[in-house]
Amino acid sequence: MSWSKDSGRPGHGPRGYHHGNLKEALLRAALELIAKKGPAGFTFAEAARWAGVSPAAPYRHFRDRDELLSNIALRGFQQFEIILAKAWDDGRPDPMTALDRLGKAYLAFARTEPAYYSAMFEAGIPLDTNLELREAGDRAFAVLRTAAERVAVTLPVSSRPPSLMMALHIWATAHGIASLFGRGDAGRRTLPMTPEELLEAAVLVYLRGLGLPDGPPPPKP
Amino acid sequence: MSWSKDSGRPGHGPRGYHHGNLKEALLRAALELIAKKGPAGFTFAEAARWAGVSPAAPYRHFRDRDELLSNIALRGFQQFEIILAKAWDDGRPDPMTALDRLGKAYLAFARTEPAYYSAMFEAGIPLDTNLELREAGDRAFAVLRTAAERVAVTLPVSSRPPSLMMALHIWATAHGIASLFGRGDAGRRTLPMTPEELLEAAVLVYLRGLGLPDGPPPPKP
DNA sequence: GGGCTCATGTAAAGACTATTCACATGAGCT
DNA sequence: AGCTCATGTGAATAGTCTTTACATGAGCCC
Repeated sequence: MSWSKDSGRPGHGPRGYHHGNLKEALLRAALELIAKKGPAGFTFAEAARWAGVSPAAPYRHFRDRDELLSNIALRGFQQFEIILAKAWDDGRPDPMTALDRLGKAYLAFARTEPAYYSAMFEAGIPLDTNLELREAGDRAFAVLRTAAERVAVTLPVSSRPPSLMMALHIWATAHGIASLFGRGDAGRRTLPMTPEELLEAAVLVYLRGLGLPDGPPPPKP
Repeated sequence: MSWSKDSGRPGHGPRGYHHGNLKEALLRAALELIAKKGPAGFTFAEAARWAGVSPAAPYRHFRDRDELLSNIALRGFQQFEIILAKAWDDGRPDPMTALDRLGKAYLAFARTEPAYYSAMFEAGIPLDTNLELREAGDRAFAVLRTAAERVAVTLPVSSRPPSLMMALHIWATAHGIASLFGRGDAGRRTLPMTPEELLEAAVLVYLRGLGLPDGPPPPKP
């Protein structure tokens, strides 16, 4: 018998006794399942089935179901940091424009990667038992923190709050909007406006409260 | 044999063949289990065991596990409405003071009733298949909406936004703070301040952004 | 090439949960 | 007293989680 592993490119399907890339396959399977049925409606066995292996195989790569979830959350935070940093783009062309982009990127991530987002924030993974995860989360938050600092220096000293607090306020608002209204399909509530508009308005009002000279950079038509 | 149901007051434990109040007992059991292990770590069978009945008994009262969760979320929204309305107290003695109380009540509910809160917002119950649940949620939100309206009329007309938007902003911020930092024990992130302080500061800055004449009612020392 | 070793996968088994169905019980009404 | 029906039981099916002993073959060393 000689169907060792050369039966065409193993583009997607498993081949032979050894899968070759089971860990990745399981993570991808879990992502699809979570996106479809929420973090609770994903089973270890189903991921194994999807990858074409026995129900026991995943235990060679993850101690248990929770460790797989942690892995997903970890990757989620890493990707989150990347897309947030890209959106912030070091504050170009100006901090306000970049901050607006940042907020939109936040909501876009929650919408287009609901599986990552819920693993990161709604799966109830204990942060204190997983240093790596906490650090990845902190790095993602650091992007927001940096943005807040850069925006803060454009504000009048008199009413300027600690930038950490600004960052927390913006984070909480973005997260609140994302989790209450962010994911279109499911049984979520509907709004008289898009989540993006809601967040942008909130941030503008908030910054005005901190003394931001009125009006966003005039829209170029 | 004659231990029908008279063995003392059935204060807490089940008695005889018929439990007498199984539905309530199951709901209470579920609340404790959810509070302890999150909405996912609650099983129908364990609730039945806690109530001292067979695993099949709960099906006489709830179609399935999800219907029990929906029931909990429904009661959660009802209690939520009550405590929010009580905190708002029709805007006495003045809307700003009452709004501050409202925010604190919001966070207090999330902290002291984590089981209700997570059933309401994190259990992924589809709102569109459960009209009663949606309406209960809407009624709770209506308290916030009313508060926003009352605060809005104290603001200068020029910068006054739709009160619905104000209510949504405040709701999102409160929810964001509650779900990111609100539940003390577990593996949540820690803060350089209390969630209450964080929310109060956010709302004050936000309202100043809407033209609120500076300074909260002077603190009486 | 031949053979060894170890990571990776399988099969089978025990324990638990969800859910259903036929049957038992007894509370409340007549 | 006798009926009836809501409420609870037991047993059975199906699916999941997890462990354990065993199988396979990829990579390496000679």
